[in-house]
Amino acid sequence: MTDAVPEPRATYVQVALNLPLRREFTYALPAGVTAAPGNRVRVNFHGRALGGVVVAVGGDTDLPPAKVKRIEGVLDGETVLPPSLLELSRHMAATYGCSLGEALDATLPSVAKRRGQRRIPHVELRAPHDLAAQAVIELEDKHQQQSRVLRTVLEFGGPMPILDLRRRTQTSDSPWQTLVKNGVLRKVMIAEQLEELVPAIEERAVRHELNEHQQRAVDKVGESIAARQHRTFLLHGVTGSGKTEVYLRILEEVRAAGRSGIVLVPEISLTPQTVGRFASRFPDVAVLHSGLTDAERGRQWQRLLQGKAKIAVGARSALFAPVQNLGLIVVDEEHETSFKQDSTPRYHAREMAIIRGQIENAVVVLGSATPTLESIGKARRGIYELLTLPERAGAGRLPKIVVQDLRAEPKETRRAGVVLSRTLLVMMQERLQARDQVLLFLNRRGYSPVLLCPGCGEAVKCESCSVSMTWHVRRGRLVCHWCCREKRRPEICPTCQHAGMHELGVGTERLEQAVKAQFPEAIVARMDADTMAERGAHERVLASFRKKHIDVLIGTQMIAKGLDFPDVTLVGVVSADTGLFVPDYRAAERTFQLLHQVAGRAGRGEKAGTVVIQTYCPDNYAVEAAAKNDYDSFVQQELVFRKVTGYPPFARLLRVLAEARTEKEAQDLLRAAVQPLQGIADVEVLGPAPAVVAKVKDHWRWHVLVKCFVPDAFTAAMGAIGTVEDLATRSCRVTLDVDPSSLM
DNA sequence: AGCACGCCGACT
DNA sequence: GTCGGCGTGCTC
Repeated sequence: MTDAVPEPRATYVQVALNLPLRREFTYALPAGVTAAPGNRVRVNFHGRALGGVVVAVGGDTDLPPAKVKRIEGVLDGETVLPPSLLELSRHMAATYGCSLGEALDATLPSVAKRRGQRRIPHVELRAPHDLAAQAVIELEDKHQQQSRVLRTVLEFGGPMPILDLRRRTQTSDSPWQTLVKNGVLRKVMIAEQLEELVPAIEERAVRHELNEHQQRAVDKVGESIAARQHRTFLLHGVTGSGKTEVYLRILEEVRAAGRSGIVLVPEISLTPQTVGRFASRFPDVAVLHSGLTDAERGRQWQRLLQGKAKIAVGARSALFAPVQNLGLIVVDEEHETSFKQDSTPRYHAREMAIIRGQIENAVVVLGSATPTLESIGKARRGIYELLTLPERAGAGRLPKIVVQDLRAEPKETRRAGVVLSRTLLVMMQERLQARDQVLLFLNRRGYSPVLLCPGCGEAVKCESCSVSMTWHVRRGRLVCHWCCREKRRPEICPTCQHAGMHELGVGTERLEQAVKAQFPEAIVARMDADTMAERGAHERVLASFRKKHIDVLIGTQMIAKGLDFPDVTLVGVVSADTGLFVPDYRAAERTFQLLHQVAGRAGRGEKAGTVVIQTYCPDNYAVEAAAKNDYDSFVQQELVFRKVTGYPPFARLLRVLAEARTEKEAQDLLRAAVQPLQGIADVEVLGPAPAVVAKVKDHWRWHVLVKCFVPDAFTAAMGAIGTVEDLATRSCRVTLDVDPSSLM
């Protein structure tokens, strides 16, 4: 029992709120209520109820007492943020120029943000299908918007989220509402579909014998773990070299020492199979991913916090798993861009993993077959320790790679637009006859990326964005890949009235058509964002490919990574050049990575594999190095280019993007935003210039690229530019992106 | 980010 | 008269 004490003076706490305001707010703790840093609290802010996080307790305030509001409630102490994660959030806010509240929001699970399962409004067909199809035609001239909406719902073929519908048709709520009123559509609330990630235990990861390189890597990392010292390792292992087995062995050591680990994998790799590999070897794995319900995420968080689970596996945000006694963080495929968040806070999980490792004395292992230039640069400077796995583990051999120079194709096939070279056609024929499987990769969806007028040379562009629209045959529409806006294909040129528009370039749809025409007896399937819209389609196609019900699989990025099919003996890269000329300093790096990944899909089993790379640039160093499987030579050349041009790893980049309804507004605002950067040592400001895609959704975009050549310059630049977002107005937005992953 | 306040143009 | 567009300022 405590003695009664006189009315104590109010205790003040500093609360961080998830708002773009880079300061914390002072609240008073009601008598008898205690709170510690890391506690979640409910507060009233400017008349609104908000959730916040206590970041400091005690101290005084200069504010007039009347202004200071009281904390409305301390949320159950169950989700207290460990101090190390609070510190990590502070680093995030400082590095990426967001508020502490925004950083904390990324760090904490959303337990307190929403209650229960989210229900999403959808519309579905109410009238019979053929009646609705008829209505599309009837509404065409009098009610164009309704016709478009109805057509889109029909094509979607099931309940369609209203948000998607509006975005795709560029309409307001009224067209679908009228259709509901007239009994054509019906509004339904559907609970958010949540993906189950029940680990596939049948995919039990056998404990492979280690080869000498693997063993050396395990030993090296093990030493650092035993020493309880932070250290970052870069594990460079060719595709199929057994990186996962190395992770598993290191995790065994970590667990044996009573410590815990976090494994980060790219978004697309987070499959039951991947999870199963870890879950089958360790009994105490928690899986964290965006598809979990709030309740489930809270439960996983709880298990980790209480030490009931010791290993967290997940995508980007799993980095913030509240594990106790952290010993190891693995970032698998560290070059993957999905580790960079593309909304505020725009953090990179790899960088934050290293910071967390430093804070908690944990070892960080970055793994990749094609490490980024940033990482290899750090390894060369001794900041990371490089470990290499130069050989494929087990049965797989490296495939034979053939570079097919498309310039050598005969004139007549070239005029028709080369899709498949004679070399590739012959090899496909051969493989299909042998009942092997073929993978064709083309990183561009739709039929043709450009619809061009042969009369005036104008391409059909999106009215809201400054990009040309892609022709989609199956949808029968032109689609803008930036804003999803669709429109009918013009019969005659909108500019010069010339008849007969020309389809320029090749996408997966056109490739599929060409393959079917060439091999009418083969079963061909296509995997891209368009064919995979339906839930479960992905797994279905891959399952039937595995069962060999499909002979040729055509696809975009989607099929470039991770697929492991023993009967794929031929991989065709239809165009190695698609990414080569994009205005990004990483164009060559991305091309090399992609070619290397795709090539890795061939010859996974007993049979030898062949890869055909079609290109107009066989002499390009990225293509050449990928063909020779020579990462080192690529890096050698790329580093020279980066050095000369002053790009990473020789500078740290900062991008400031202004978006406004007029070009001048964006320009003026940007100029004001970067003004404070003038005269900072070792900082170079490029621009202002129009962004590569100068207009998106009717907003003009201008940007500036800031190169910081030394760490101090970066700190100074961030300090000077820290408040750019404050310049934003209703019609104008400014965003700051540190280490941008896209310069478009 | 929201939300209130307040200022101007074009409708019943 | 007032409805409603959106610029400005404030939030413990």
